[in-house]
Amino acid sequence: MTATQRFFEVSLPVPLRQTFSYQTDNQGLPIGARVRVPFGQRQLVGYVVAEQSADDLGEYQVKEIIEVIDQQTIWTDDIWQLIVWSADYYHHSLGEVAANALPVLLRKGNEASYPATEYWRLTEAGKKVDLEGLKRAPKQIKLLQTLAESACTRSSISEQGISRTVMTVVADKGWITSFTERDSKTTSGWEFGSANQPLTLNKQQAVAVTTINQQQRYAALLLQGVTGSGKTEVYLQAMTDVLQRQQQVLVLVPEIGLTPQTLRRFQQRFDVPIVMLHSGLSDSERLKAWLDSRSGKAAIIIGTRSAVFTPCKNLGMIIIDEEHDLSFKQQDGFRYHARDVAVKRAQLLDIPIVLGTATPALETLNNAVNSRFHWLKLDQRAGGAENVKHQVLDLKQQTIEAGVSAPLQKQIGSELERGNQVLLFLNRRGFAPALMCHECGWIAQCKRCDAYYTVHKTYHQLHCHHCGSQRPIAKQCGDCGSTHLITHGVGTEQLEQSLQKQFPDYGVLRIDRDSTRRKGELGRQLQAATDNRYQILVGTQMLAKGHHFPDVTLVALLDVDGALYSADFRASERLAQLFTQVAGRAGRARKAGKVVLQTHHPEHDLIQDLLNNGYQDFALTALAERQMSLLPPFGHMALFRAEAVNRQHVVTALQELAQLMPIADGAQLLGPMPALMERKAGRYRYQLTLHCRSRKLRYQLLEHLLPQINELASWRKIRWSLDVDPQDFT
DNA sequence: AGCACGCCGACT
DNA sequence: GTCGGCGTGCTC
Repeated sequence: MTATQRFFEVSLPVPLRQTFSYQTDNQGLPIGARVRVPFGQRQLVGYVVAEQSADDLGEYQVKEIIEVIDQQTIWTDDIWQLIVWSADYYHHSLGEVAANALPVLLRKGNEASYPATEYWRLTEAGKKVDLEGLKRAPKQIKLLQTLAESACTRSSISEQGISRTVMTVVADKGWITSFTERDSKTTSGWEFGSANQPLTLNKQQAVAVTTINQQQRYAALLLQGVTGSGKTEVYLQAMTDVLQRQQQVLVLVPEIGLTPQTLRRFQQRFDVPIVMLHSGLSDSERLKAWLDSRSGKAAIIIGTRSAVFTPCKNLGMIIIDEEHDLSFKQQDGFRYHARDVAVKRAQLLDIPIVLGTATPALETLNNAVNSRFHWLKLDQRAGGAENVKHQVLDLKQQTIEAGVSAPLQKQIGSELERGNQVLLFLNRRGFAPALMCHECGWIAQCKRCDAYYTVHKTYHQLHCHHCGSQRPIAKQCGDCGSTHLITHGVGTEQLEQSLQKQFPDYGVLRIDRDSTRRKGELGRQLQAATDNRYQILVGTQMLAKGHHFPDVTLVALLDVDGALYSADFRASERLAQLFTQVAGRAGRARKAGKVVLQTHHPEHDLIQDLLNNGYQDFALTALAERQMSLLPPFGHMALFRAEAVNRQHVVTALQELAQLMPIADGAQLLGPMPALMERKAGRYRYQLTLHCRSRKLRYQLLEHLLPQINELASWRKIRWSLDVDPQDFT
């Protein structure tokens, strides 16, 4: 080895909470640089964490770095700090956090420059094609016309509804050809331009905009606005100042809320470059958006959860829309909460962050109550939309047809006659949640889970919604052999069928995960609903998020009983949010709206409080209850989840960890206890809950426990993960 | 997490 | 006789 060898600690994208040492004669390795290194039998892209001296090395053989990918850092300072902070806060492998923060191409070690893109253009022959002669091939005409205007990428062509096969046919005729080009990286910066006049604000909106604009440094602002109160207009006007200062704005939206309408709203207002980061992008499109953001070429960056880690050259403000939305919390691997990470980022950059919602999460509301966040309220519905009426329908002793009680059916009928739309929520996909023997009561059960099979008539199958297993619909009882099998309960499929039968003159549209499986289908169905092509809309929760259906005047939650007596302490918060959100769907335009709740427990406190006093009152009551029992946000939780095929392995591992827990004042360890579904996909699942009075104590205890897990032989037999600030206990 | 090594059941 | 099932151990 030469004298110029240097040693570096490298963090790798493996779930091991440790770094590995490598050597290189390369002189300039910045912190955060990506390196390709040998690791066991494979090669990985790792991240340089620190330089180290030869004395700090252990007894192992130090391998050579194969390739230094980045001579200069690819991160902005705040993003690297954010990654280090996140790995620490969530007690997660830094290498995995860093990998999560990058577009796939960079994760794989591609250079951080614009990828060459394949474009399609007309050939000379293509320019001369007589379109008249192609009358019977409208898609081909459309393709030729599109390319006549400018060269396009494959994905922008398919967005126009032109399929791959059409392209192949036309290419084979020699009319179009592809070429690759590296996008220019020269231009950066933009001129501020507003494309459209801002709307006139009401007083509350004006106060909100002024307050946001006054913030020169870090500040978190909860913008609590009922649906239709004009939150978006407040965002837009608050952004104007920032954009005029040539600073960028990062907008985080829920997974399903990222609609073309959202984008259009921003584009119509601002004549500045906007990039979108969402699941529909190809790897190279994602890299381009990331580069545009980092170089400052993009003024507005709109994206879902992972966009919180997008580097920006000069970020001036962060906005989180629908901050209460669960999709901001990643539910596997690196289980971060994008809202919390975003707040940290705003602190690091010393810039304001706006959290908008009609139904703040209790964590956020508490921050507003104790003045850590500014609290801005919009409680007037803009545009004079009338307030929404509520009704609770007691299901006890009612005639019920496919989940719809007689009084509700009557109301649906009268709304339809007036030319209005109705929206029915049922949180169960499929035809029926169970298949039962009429003779002996046997129920078809998934062999791998503690769950019943759901009957899907459209697929002629039984599906397990927990492990995905499928089988033909049983013809015979598994116990007594009787062929008299009946379905039990109601799912969206059945509801759709039944409503179609009851109201044959009206169109019924079902929107759930089954009906929207094909790409782009959700968008098409939402559009069909908005255009009033269907009058009865049936759907699961996915229909509750931020869509405007101007003709909907009646919204019904068909079955809310599940949330009233749930083992999950957050179930009531979620029901209250769902109720308030869907109430916002009713009567948004000029028409008065109504929300109906069907339940067997009309007297339940939660329902009464919510209906009589509204979300905020409910939420403040719920906060007080959480304070009494020291639940979040008054206590801080961490959840060890563990699973294995062998039940005893899981229990033993968690028990052994529990014994290592020091006795600490203000901390409590609960479990091991079985997960809500003890067996799923053939594996037993248990959890251990750590409950602490302070974040600091939780941090210390986890730092104490985690290194010991590596020493426990029992933990090698199980699959496990740690969830800091768990949102979901399933 | 991968990937290799290692030891037991149904098949070319 | 082998292919491949997943238990166990290791990765600078």
